[in-house]
Amino acid sequence: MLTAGPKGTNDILPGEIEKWHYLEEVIREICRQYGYSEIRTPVFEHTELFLRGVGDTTDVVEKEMYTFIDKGKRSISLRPEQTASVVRSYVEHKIYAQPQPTKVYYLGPMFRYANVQAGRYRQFHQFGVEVLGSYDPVVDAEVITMAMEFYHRIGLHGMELHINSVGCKECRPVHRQRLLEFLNPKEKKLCHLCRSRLAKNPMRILDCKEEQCQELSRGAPATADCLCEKCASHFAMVRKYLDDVGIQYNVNDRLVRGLDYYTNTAFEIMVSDIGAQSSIGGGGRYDGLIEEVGGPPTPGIGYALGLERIIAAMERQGLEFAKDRTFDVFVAALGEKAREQAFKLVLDFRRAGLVAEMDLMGRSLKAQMKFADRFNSGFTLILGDEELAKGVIVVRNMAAGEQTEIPLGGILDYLTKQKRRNSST
RNA sequence: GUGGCUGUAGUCAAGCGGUUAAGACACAGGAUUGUGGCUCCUGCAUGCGUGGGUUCAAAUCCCAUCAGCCACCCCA
Repeated sequence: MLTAGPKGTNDILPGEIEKWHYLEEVIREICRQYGYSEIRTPVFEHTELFLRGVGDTTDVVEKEMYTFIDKGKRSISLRPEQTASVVRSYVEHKIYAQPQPTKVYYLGPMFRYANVQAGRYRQFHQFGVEVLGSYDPVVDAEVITMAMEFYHRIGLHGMELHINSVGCKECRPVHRQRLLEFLNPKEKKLCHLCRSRLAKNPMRILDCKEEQCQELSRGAPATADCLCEKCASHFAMVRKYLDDVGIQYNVNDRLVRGLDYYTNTAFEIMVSDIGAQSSIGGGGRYDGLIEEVGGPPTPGIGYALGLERIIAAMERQGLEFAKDRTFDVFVAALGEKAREQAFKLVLDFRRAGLVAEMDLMGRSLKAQMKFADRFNSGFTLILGDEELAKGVIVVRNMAAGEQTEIPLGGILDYLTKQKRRNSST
């Protein structure tokens, strides 16, 4: 249909875009302070990157990718997330040869072919950060802290931070083995999905929402109990750092992130009031990913949040983030001569840094006044034949309902002074 | 991929087989000559998501399709 965008996409219109600008400002500011530089990567990549980088058994890759064959017969996919792209770029440009760690952030659209519901779209936007090149648990703590700090800055409340450690490639198989020993005897009672998970990725069973499966997996060996010494102390340090700065968290040994590449620290932030999709961000460490994509063995950790969900949560919590459109000055002109003068005046005002507007609809004076009022114009200037003849202009202070005449030549000076006075009080 | 609900102007909607498709808000114009916010008046869907079908007659019934909302799976 010609007059409807594709399913799961959204136009961000005037009135709405201001919210995005606000969030983007907060994001850029916090990233500057934390020492993250922006990275921009293409919105599409070779499909293979996501197969390797996200994992070919994940839902995201298995059933949600926008994949197509381009005219050069290459398989291309729109990015379902950006970590894989960042890692690819890191390897491609040999950024590991520079002083480490590499700290980058990104902000942009992602694409997943999933059915639409509250807080889920086919094109959605993520802000994310990645730190590449350091194993140090202080980095894990920094990333988590930064995420929480961001939520606080925009005024969000009621977040829950869940953290877990899923171990490294040494201790993961140990956990897997213990888990299989625990679950295999119960196989017949698991839901059919979990039965297939048993072979592919038994850890996911812990994450199953089926009551029956939850019941069955109660008492299952937790990842935290199977961690090797190194991973255990890493996780302990991450928690210690978080404790030190007073960040509250839940150690949730059922938290298993959906993407295959996570190792050690995994975390997720939820907020209850945006419908069934309560996750407003998540991330974790991925110490094997860079190697997987063809780089040198390099650790990494990242985090991403969904802007649509952030906005939904903010709206639900009644938070303010957008100022309404207002004019410093509106020029109401009557007659062609006055309009020509108004056109010049508005240019002068704008050059002086004022938000200035004039009538663009050929409206009556009354209607122009009404329009100026609608947009909370600070001053409305009235210019007609009488004023032109006298070389003056009427300046009306809209809030006070008072007006005076000012010589035309002095009007810019008058307005800039008024503006300065207002902003200093 | 699966299931439920919905689809009438910019927005919220009434209408539930039969003359010109309520109402409210918004928007636009006006209430004596050049002045906003309140009030009052006027205007604003040849059209009821789209395409078929049933019928003398459909926004109203049926089918398909598209979209929205919600939920499952999964995730942001």
